[in-house]
Amino acid sequence: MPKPTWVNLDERRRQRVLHTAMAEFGAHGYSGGSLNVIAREAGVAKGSLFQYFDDKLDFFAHVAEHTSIEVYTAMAPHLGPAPAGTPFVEHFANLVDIWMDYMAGHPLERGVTAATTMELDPDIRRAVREPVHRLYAQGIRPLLQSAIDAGELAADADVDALLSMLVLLLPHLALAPSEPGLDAGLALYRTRRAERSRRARRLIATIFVPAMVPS
Amino acid sequence: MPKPTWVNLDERRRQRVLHTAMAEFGAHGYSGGSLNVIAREAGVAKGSLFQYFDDKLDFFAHVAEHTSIEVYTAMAPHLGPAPAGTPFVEHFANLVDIWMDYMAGHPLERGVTAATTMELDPDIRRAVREPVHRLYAQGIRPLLQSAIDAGELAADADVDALLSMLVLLLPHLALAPSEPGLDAGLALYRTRRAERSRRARRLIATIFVPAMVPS
DNA sequence: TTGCCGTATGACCGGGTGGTCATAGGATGA
DNA sequence: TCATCCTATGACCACCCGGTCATACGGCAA
Repeated sequence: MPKPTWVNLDERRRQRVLHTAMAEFGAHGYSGGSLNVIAREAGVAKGSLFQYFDDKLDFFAHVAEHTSIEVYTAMAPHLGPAPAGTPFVEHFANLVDIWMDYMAGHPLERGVTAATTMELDPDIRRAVREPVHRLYAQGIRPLLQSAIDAGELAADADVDALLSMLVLLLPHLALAPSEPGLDAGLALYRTRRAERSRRARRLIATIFVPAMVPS
Repeated sequence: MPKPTWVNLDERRRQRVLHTAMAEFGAHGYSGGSLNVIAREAGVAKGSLFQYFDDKLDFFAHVAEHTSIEVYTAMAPHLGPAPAGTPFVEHFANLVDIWMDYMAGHPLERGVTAATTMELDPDIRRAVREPVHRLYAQGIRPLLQSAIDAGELAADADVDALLSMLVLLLPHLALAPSEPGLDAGLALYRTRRAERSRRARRLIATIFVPAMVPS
């Protein structure tokens, strides 16, 4: 947790440090991100960083949490149930479109999301990803539930299993158009909006639309 | 690519270096892994490592490739089509069981797989993961195709989309029982064999078994 | 014996790391 | 005016990094 000094800090200075840290940690991850670089680029003495946070991990955790809340806040307005007349899969795919658009337009948030998603160290990964997973679940579960209520998903659909798969899959999907090597063959990287939307829909369809021949 | 010196090297020495490197890179990833540590633990001068490989990346790439081939070789005997009488989903789930078992019993291979799967740097990620993705596709695509031929998957199933989702999902699934914070809520970590098998089956079912109510 | 070649070695290089701390500046209240 | 508190600062610490290179060793051919 940030120290009180951080909270009392002049807004402009805090934003400058925060944005610089997002860029640095986003580009090089936790262990690769350099406090020296952040201090220099933000125009702040390195010692100051330690007036704001206990240590590097405390700093990174705050940056990660701030970022995930920011992303969630941007997505929240679109997380309502499908409007009447819009099929669930269509609604869901639109949501993924919005998410991909957001990540394409917000490199700072995208970088930090990638850095937390790909963190290797188990302790740091858990510390940083579990809150994010909770946010994802909080946003997506009601969607699935409303689809069941509307009779579009099977009443006995395994919501927990669906959810955990989506939580694994969606961040990669959202990042893939802007970050190379994440799409595992679906060639999402650097495709234009219409094309990536079409390809993402194919992937989403495989999740929800029956692939099996009924036995 | 390794230098000739590496190829001509005494087998025992090469194995010692290789195993130590797998442990180190597996535990700390590419940028976090230390050549000093590898040299010390393998009982070899640091300079020797540079007689074998051009630089750190060359070394890491070789370790990653060696590992992925080893894993693939272990899985290959089980990659045939489902035996007559065994439903496709059952066959596929058994395969995932075998994979999870393998990872549980091979910490070195598991670590390197995790390190390559979670690599943040785009250049290194691409260099190291694309060959792996090709191996995965090579193993899984015929399986899907044979399920279509057998009439168990829909004839117009989107094999490419299914494949790219599985390539994203399966490594996480295989690692999750042994590496914390990868299962995104499905609580696979440190569950015993029977339990993790049951939970993985739920997730696999969501992919292949119809979740949608036919319209 | 000599010379050669492939290999092993580890001291050494420049540079970067997270973190500390003595110092100083500025605002506030008495 | 003075004392007190909070905060900003950057030189400094011990340590680690990837990579180099002069040197030495050992086997083999002439």
